[in-house]
Amino acid sequence: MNLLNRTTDYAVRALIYMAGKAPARVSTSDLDRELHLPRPFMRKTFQILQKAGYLTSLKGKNGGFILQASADKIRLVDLIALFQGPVSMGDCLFKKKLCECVRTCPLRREIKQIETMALSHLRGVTIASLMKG
Amino acid sequence: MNLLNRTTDYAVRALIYMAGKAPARVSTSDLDRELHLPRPFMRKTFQILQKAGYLTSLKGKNGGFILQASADKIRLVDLIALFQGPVSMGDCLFKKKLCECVRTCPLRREIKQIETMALSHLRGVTIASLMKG
DNA sequence: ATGAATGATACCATTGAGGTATCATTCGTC
DNA sequence: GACGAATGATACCTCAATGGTATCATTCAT
Ligand code: FES
Ligand code: FES
Repeated sequence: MNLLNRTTDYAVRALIYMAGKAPARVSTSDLDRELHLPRPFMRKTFQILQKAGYLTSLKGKNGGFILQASADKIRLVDLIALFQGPVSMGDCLFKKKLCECVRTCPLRREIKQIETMALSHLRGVTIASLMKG
Repeated sequence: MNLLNRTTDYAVRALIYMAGKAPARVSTSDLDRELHLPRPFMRKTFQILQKAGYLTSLKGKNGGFILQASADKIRLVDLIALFQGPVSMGDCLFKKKLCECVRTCPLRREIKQIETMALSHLRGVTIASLMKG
């Protein structure tokens, strides 16, 4: 049960790296060379980050990506949501079939509490805070 | 990102049901009839619970399972560990290859904190506490 | 004897994650 | 202008885990 999947993890590393170099442009080849993040995979990942507004892209030779958001505005929780869907650890597994008790179910209630704690902690984690750490 | 998978969820429901009926014997057919937990699946699940000591089994006609542990001793966190592996949300995804920094990595540190909070909360959740809830 | 139950195990199907490949397009450089 | 290096878009592939089923032997109450 991992909180981050590989894509999110890669993205975090790449963004930390880029924040350290900002506002330089960084290509996926650079990432492959410097961080050993596999280029084809990162191309896909970076397109998602670009569409989400974290990066701008430049095509052509010497192209690449430029970090658009400031490091303290890039929250880990948003990256997780982007690549893995919103953090929600207590979805009822009897989806709408047998059970309508999502609000009252004691099991869900406990899990919701954990989720809330996790979320409030997560919201404080940004690329900037990870660089300082 | 669900904290519980279906097997764990089924197991929790079944155990709550059994705790309510204890010390009656309950068969997987009963569970299918009463809770709509699919019998073949629960057979497998209950064998695991039995081997782990939560249940004893009786073969033959009118056979079934008897709850062995008391409801307040059955902790959710242990059921999760049993069916999904130990709760550990911050395993490094560069397993031993590129990175030796598990101890110092700021990302892992944050996640470890969340994990610790979640675990301490989870340890308080038992079948008994879920019944009261 | 029969039927209902578990023990043990093998099997199956679907899904998602991780990763690759392809083709078109853009753009700097020679 | 040709070439190479980069992204845009998208399709594809592979593998493992999850959820679920099936089978056969065994046990036991009736
Ligand atoms: S059973 Fe669906 S939320 Fe409790
Ligand atoms: S990169 Fe492995 S723990 Fe930080």
